[in-house]
Amino acid sequence: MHYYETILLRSSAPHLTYHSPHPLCTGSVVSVPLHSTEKQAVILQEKEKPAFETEAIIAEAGEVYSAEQMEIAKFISAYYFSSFSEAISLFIPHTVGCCPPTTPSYAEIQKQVYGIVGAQHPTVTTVSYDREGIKQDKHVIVGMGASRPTLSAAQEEVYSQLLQKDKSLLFGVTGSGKTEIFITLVVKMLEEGKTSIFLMPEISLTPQMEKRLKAYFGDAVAMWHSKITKKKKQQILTGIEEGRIRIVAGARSALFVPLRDLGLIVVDEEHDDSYKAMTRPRYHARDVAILMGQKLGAKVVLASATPSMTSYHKHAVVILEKPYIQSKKTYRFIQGDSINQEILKALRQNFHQGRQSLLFLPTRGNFKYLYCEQCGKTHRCPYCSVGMALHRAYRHLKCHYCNYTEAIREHCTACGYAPLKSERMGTVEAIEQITEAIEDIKVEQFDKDSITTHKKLTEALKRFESEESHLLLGTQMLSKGHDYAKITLSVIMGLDHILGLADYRARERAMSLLFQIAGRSGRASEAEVLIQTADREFFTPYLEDYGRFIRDELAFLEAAQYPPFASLARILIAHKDERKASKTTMDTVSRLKTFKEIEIVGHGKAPVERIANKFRFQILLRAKNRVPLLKALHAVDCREIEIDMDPVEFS
DNA sequence: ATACTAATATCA
DNA sequence: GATATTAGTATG
Repeated sequence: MHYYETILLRSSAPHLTYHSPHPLCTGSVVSVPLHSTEKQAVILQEKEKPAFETEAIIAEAGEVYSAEQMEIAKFISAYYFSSFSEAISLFIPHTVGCCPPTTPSYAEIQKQVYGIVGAQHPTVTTVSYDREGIKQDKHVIVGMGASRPTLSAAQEEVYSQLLQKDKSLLFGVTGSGKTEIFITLVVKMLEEGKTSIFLMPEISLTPQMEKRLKAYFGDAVAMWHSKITKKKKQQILTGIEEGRIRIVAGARSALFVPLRDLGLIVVDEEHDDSYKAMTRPRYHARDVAILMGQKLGAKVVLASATPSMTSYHKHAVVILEKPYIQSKKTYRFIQGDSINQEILKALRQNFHQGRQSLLFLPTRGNFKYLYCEQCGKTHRCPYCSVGMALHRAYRHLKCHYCNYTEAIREHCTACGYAPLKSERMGTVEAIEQITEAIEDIKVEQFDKDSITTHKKLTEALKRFESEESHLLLGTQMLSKGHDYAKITLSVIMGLDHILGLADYRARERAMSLLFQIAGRSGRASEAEVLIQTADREFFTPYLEDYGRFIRDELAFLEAAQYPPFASLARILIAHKDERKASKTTMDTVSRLKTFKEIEIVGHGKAPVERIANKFRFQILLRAKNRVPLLKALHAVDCREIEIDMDPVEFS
């Protein structure tokens, strides 16, 4: 009889021991009895017969986690303070819903585990395609002796540098040709019989990258994200299993697909905060990619036109210089905080010249607070203590945190004054003002409220590309991924809002946003960028040189002792009973005070005091080194608190 | 996590 | 006093 220490899935119970008549390998998923129900567990290691009575393992579920996956999951659970169960569950099983319908025999599982050593070469696929891009490749053969994109001298140089290093940060402006370099690296991997993972921040929003990857790799590349159907997922998994799919591109979760012989992980737009998971395990996909590369012996390439301070500081930087045919951009600063005559004039002029424009707003949707002129109170969600957004199209007020909805109010709840004013500009209001002021202009609303599906996205982009619409007006979404060659005017509003955020990275956020949006425009010809800010002195020195901003900002971060020169952690405490939450906070603070190498930056009510009727408190911690910070946090970790390592959000 | 149990609050 | 809600504990 064999005895195994196991760890339960979907549970934070301690390690439990079960027995089995036949040998099982570490990492295999089994079902076990607990109380009167059946649970799934992962085999950790074989043990001597324990003193207590044990129950028998019921069956093997079929899935087996590799030693490396187990190690990575252990790291994630320890570093990001989640259960091992939550961490190992990040890894996508070979079969969708494999646990537990069919129970293959032990021999079959062994075959599954050990049969993966000798991978077959990729099938030779011929793909023809029409690219609207720069290169004119006609046919591409994937596999042995695959053809590559033609690289410029600068691209070649960067490529050979990336080849030499295990991990690096590729720093290149938008349009400098990073994608061709990625593709060349992937081709190289294919030649060596290795697979690649290509991460991007939001896959459903980047059909352009999908098109380019498909053009080169055809069916050997699969797009993986949370919105694909179960059936499609199974098809991809089968494709991976059979070795037909050798490249997986997608958001965070694509990092955990079961690709064998991984040779390369590309993290595109590595500065993007959406790589940080907002639910447990609160991991940062960029950092996990580095770890995974190390453990699996795969090359890691981080890339961005606006690299994060952290990556720039920590990794070898490879710079891809601007191409010669760089279009000219002129920057102009403007005053105010709303759509004023200057903005309208510029938009009108550009429209009348038959050109296209882009306008960025920092808030999403019809995101206006209702606010009282008499007492100054904003109308807040009764459960979350955040201002409720006015959604005029649906004639209601909505809380963006808990989705609580109520009818539009006319009188102030605090003092009864009417009518209430709306404070901030939203996309819908902006569009109204613009269409009123500029006759015949067609505006494309480009935010999470109007672009709800992939279809709506492609339709909006198509209308804009065919010049059916003239102005692309939206939020954050505008800054990600797409290029719009014909845009000759970009208006960036509300940068001061971002610059004024209570966040140590407010400057970085504002600056990278400005660069990202400016980078969308004027690929083809000259372009003007209008920047609405009261702080032109801050932006001016960096407009042509993000590298300079990084160097200055790193000096600032070092002086102020923020990451990457210190480690941060945030503890969140949420409870229905405010006194209880407050007590837990104070207890945790006093326990933390006994640790000398960590600093309690602050503690108290979270900026958003209530979410879903729970009172929220937080503690912000800082330490020069992460090890003592992790030690202290492990000492105080308990059910009542949630620990967020390397936080990117502070609300 | 969750089933189970003990303790405490809520209400007629 | 019965029932609902909450807190605590062990699980192999």
